[in-house]
Amino acid sequence: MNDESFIAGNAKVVRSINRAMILNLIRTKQPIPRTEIARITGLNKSTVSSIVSGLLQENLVYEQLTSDQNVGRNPVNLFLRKNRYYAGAINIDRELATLAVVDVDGSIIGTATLRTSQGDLHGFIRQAIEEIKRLCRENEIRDLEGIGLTIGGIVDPGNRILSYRPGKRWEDFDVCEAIKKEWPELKIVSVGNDAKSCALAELWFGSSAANLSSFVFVLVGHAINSGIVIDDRLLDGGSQASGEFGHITIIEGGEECECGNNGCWEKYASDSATLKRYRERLSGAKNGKVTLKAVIDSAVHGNKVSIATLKETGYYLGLGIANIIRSIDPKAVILSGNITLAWDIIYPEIIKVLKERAFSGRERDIQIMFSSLSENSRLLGAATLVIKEIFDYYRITSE
Amino acid sequence: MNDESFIAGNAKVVRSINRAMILNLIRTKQPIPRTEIARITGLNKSTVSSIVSGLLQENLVYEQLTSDQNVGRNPVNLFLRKNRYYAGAINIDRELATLAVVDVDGSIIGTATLRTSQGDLHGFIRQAIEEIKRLCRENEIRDLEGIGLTIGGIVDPGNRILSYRPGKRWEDFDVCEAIKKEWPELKIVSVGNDAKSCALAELWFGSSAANLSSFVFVLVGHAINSGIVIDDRLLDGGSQASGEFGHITIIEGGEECECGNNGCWEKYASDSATLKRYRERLSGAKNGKVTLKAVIDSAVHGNKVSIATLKETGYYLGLGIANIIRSIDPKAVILSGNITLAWDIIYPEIIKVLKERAFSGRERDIQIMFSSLSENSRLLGAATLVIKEIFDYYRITSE
DNA sequence: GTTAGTTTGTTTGGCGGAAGAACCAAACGA
DNA sequence: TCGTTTGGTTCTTCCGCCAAACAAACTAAC
Repeated sequence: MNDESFIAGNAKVVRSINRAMILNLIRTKQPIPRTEIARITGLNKSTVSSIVSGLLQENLVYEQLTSDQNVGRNPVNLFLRKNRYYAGAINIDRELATLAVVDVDGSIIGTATLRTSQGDLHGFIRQAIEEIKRLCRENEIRDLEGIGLTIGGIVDPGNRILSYRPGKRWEDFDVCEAIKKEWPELKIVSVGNDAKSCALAELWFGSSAANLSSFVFVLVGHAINSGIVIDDRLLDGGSQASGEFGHITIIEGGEECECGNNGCWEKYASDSATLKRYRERLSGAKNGKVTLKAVIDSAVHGNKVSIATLKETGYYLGLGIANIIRSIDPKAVILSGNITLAWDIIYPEIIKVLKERAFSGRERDIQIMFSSLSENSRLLGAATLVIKEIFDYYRITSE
Repeated sequence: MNDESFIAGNAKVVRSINRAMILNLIRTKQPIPRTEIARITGLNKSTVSSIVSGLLQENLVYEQLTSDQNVGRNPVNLFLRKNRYYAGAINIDRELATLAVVDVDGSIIGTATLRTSQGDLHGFIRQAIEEIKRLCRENEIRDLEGIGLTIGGIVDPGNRILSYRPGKRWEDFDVCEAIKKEWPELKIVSVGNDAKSCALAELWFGSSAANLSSFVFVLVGHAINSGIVIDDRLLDGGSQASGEFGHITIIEGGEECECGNNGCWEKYASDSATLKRYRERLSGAKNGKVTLKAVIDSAVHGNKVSIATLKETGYYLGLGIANIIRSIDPKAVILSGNITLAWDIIYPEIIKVLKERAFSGRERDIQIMFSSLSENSRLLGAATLVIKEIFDYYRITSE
């Protein structure tokens, strides 16, 4: 066992555990009175009072009297203080970067976009920071606690981008350093994998995940990436490469993939794969640029080719999700990406596959759903990298 | 987030965390002096002394003076007390059950076997308990702390066997109750999945796992089961069905499997699959009962058919291990079962597949190895279910 | 052998923080 | 208006960790 990573307990650690637990309860369950916190946590009322008074002093939390219709003194509800701490968010996608400023409760204050494809990276970062500063000015935000950046590559715990297929130049570039150089006052700068960060965002801000402690978040786009959450914690993997379900072989000897292998899931179920299959079905017809949204739109209006294509995507999605269920056995698989706009078409196909392959009398225990964060999941993912640092986090586990 | 499962911190919890941490250090690193414990844990010397004196009083630990050649007072080394707490172990396999009595340090005191196939289950349990009691008498052990039973099915946290394909009658049978009825004085009775328990045993007693905190343990036998360990904790899964890699599809539309699906990993890489392929290669020749050990034996002596068959098994093992690496990204994949006797034949094949499919410049980070517990892994797995309860276990995690 | 220096382990006092009990506060209702 | 109920605070006690001083046991150097 890796004893060196253990944390010895002492009074201060205990305090920070309990503080984090209470802060987290207020965040997720607000409005919430002190007695309710005591009831849930098992902490003594007096302890809760003491910790909450600290949070009030730090201005992280505020009180509001409300009247319930019950007998007895009315509870003083506690809320998370908004408009106080903000996080900047940058998501790098193949061609477009999205930027945002986000409050600690996950509400997005403002967004902007930027092309990533051309120009040098230092210049790009400078522009991105400029845009974020502009968003701050526009919304009368004096300063940010930090900036989180997400990208569809493997990122190590030291914020270094280890691999990023669509743009190799990112791999030897110290983003963290570059951001800090442009904005030295920032307290937190954090870089993460986009799908993993989305999973974090779903954990922190997703309505569906409110009752889930273990789920797999699948981000379908040009590629398929995913983030695994187990017992409220993100699974990083020994080489920070967990959740590479997109490169699990689903068709032996199938289509070639950039990863060097054949038949990878993402060659069949990603947006690009769907569009490729759509174009193949239309072969002979016009072969212009089609977007996934357009295909889904025409499917909704009854276009048979579109419907057939999307059903096929549902089938392939099902194959990969079956693998996820077999290996991780999560309480839920949460899908995100434009493909979820075609939910009514793909969902029945996914379930059909899972009934054959993965569910064995456990249908009720495993939910397949789409992310409640919809198109914001990537941005919130980046923001969560910063927000989770603001609410510093200890926990006790027993086994 | 699932707040109800959180544990609030207080002085007593702190004590039990630190006690467990120290006990665990003594267990894994013995002999170890107090100062070393203080250094590793970060606890104050006085705290370590206080906790250790408790452990000495409980007789869980003993001291021994040794002289090192260094300057200064010689350290007093601490050791785990043996011959004091014992666990009974029962592993149910398809035809044969193995029984054992095991000391808390994982040393096996005595073993026995019993046929599982015929007779009613109550009678079987009675016999098994009788055998274990006999082992105790023979080794002058007055009583056991508990009994752990493992089986190749899905077991819920309440010790109920939810599914067990080879013998459906186990599924509605309350093993726990039956054991307690036969031996009411037992403090601990625990039932677990065999592969998951093996993973636990590897974590607790495996020499290879000494430096690993995240690995996947793959138990190859009639079927293929596995246990996932992440950050020193076993991954149970939302429905206690994690690690079902054996039923991941590796050949689309391949061989039919009892699980209702086609092309499952275990239909290609399990011992039965290997033997089936061996028999097919020999078609026309004598078709008697062959054991895997015999095939491996003949391969070692140069039999070409055997070698080819085993190489093929290595290839199929590689396919499944690639999936494991893609999904979990563990620090190691640890194989166990008779097939590991052919390590020199299968290992190069496995690595060949992984180089093509799973490693992408990360060869050095992921170890593929066989279990150091060899044929005892199943028995130690069952024993570990009890032993881990003896060393009750709290830990703090930060994130 | 004597003394200085070093390392291990214990003792003592202080302090942070949780628990518990008693107490205060505010609402309702009859 | 006064008991009842529920929410929150105050005060005391107790637990367990820490720091520092101290004791013990050993090496090395003179």
